Amino acid sequence: MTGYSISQAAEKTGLTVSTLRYYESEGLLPFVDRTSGGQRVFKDEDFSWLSVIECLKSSGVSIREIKQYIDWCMEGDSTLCQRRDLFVRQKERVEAQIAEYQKNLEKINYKIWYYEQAVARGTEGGQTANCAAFEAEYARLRAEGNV
Amino acid sequence: MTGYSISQAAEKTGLTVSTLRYYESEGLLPFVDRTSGGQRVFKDEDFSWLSVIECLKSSGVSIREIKQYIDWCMEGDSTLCQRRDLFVRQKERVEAQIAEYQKNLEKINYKIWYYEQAVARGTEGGQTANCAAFEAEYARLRAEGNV
DNA sequence: CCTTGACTTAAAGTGAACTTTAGATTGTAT
DNA sequence: ATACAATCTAAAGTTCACTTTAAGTCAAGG
Repeated sequence: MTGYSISQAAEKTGLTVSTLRYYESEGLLPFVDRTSGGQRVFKDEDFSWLSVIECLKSSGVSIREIKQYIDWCMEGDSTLCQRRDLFVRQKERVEAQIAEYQKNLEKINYKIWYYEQAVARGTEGGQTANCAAFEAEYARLRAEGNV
Repeated sequence: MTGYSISQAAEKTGLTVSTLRYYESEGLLPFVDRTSGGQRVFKDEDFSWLSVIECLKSSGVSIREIKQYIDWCMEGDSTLCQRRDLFVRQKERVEAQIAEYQKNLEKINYKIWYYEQAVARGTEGGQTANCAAFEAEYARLRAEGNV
């Protein structure tokens, strides 16, 4: 049950001191205590809140939506469904994101292959001219497991 | 070899007219032609450029970096290595992003499970109090394939 | 020729997520 | 007690990726 200053909290979370203050100003950290003099004191349990915030943030949830979630948490048991639904929706969003990234990865792999050919030949020489044919060749090679 | 007006190009790409103009102003579309009167004319091949731009953008590359890539393309064969390296780096970044998203997904799945329990019981009742023990139970259930 | 709708540029505005600044206060070490 | 680092708040500034506005130009139909 130790207390942490804002700079210690920053170090523990990898956020900056001003980011923590900003999050608090946006209502994301209503649970953080203060000393009699007004300085923030972070408790051990606060870091699990920060970990959830970090998870949501790094999976693309806006500050506003995270605040909504925190507000629901503070409201108590009447918001359990909303909170569950939030995570269900977020699961879908993250899965869609992963799918999109995986599609991008395929295009990127094609480009790497394309540029490796070109670097080996020292020139793009006409490759760009009939890109469709080139992509078809790449697809064929992939299908055959040659790349 | 048809020509497309900016609004037709917008429709084909799903971007807005002003986004296309913005991209051009940032140097992303140096290949787009103009009529004698100064209006943009998009060619069929321009859309494969736009498709690469879209791929890079949606995998998190900044406009500035995309411009760098386009500049390299315009420079010719002397930049083949840089372009290959860009895609190799980008592959790593996207793979890291996917890995992070997958980790987030695990946390989100835990939260869904957590809130389903709570909704069923109608209360969080002490769940938050000993979160560690609860997470351990979740881990055990997962290991046993029960969730 | 003239109207009308789509196009043009340059510049200002927007929203998100911080970051920086300025000036005041707090806590601690000597 | 005093110095000094760390903290505080409020407000302004920054960056990114657009979007909107204003004022003007182009192109096709009647």
